Amino acid sequence: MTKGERTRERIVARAAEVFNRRGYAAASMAELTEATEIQKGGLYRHFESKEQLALAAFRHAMGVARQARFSLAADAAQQTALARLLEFVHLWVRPHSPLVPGGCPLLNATVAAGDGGEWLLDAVREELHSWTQRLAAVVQGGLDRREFAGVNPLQVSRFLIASLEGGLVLSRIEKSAEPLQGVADTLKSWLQRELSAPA
Amino acid sequence: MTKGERTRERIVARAAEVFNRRGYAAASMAELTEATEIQKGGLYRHFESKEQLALAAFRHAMGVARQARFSLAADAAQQTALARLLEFVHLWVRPHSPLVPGGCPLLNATVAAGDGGEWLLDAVREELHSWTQRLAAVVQGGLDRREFAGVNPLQVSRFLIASLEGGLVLSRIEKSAEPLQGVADTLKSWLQRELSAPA
DNA sequence: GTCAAAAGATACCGATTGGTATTTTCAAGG
DNA sequence: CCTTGAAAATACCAATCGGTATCTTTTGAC
Repeated sequence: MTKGERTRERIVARAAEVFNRRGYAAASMAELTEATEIQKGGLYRHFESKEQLALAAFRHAMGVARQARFSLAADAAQQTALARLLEFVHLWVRPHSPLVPGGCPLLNATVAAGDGGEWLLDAVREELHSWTQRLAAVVQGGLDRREFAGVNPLQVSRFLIASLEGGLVLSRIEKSAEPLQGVADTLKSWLQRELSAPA
Repeated sequence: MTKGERTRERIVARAAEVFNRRGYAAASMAELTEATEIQKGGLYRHFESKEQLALAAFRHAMGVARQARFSLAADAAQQTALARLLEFVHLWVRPHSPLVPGGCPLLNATVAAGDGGEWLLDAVREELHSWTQRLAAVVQGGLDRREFAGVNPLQVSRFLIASLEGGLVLSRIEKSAEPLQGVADTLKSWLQRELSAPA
């Protein structure tokens, strides 16, 4: 791995935090040069525009989040779908999740993309699809193994992600882990009731 | 009502849309002068800073959202808590909600406040408390009237808001009403199971 | 109608923005 | 060791940023 590639990765990692904390619109080149310890000339050697850098940074931040929240699946095949979904919820709220500082990049990028940034929203959509399909596959597995019945995998996946993402919003507003924790608890008992009795 | 007060309200209403669509950090004075049809000098006569204008605009946008989502309570006293909460969910997803364009201002402002804007996050927290307490009062009313038992009003309120807010995020990403609709449907059946049988 | 104050437009400010051109430094293959 | 292209820093650009000072227009009480 050449020197340039190494510094490129360092730039992305440091920039990811800046973008995620300051916002994908508000982050300035000055902040990025400071955080990355690379002057503007150097940054523009690796990325042809601020947008491209933001995109790489977003993908990096999402990669970190993905690793933190989908790190299950080790002994996946042996667990029930319910157990795996409960673990997913658990991973989401665990306090020491090694996320990129600044909150969930999916949320941040979605709002930041709000008006102009169609390029960003497309990337967000890709990541969201990846998440929902992973969860939906777990639910579908439970259906196939007759662990439960009568549920829509896509709808369950969306409900989990929406609720947890909303819980993050509430906790960010309250500056407290409590709202997210409450949402997670409610979700867990909902899952247990929804995905237990075979219809 | 004097001329100045009238134009001030017009400024706030127009600015609310700009801030909500472009983001509370990315919105520029140039965009604001264009949208409000008031030059910079005029704007700074009514608001001492861009922050103050943003704050007034946020409160306006939240007022619109509040009116759209809490417009129930007309014959409130005669309905069960369950019916009122179901109507709340229904109002949230109704397609022609007269919201300020750009999505839920609670969400937008929360993310925009992300790093620097503590002033904004404080205002967001106030509004969130207003929402949760309204819902919690409905749940508490149901408890008092023995319509159900064994639920935590605050937790139910937070769960509703978190899930719906998350549903908005998903629908914004997908550019489709479907995810939010699915979340709302799931929430409704959850409410019916959770708030029916007296324990 | 008069006139003072309010309302608003114009012009301008230094600072900062994203981006580029140029120069210097460094790394690595021969 | 040398040399050459990559890597990075420096210097610079026009445009735009939020904000202010000043000038012009309008409003409303008398």
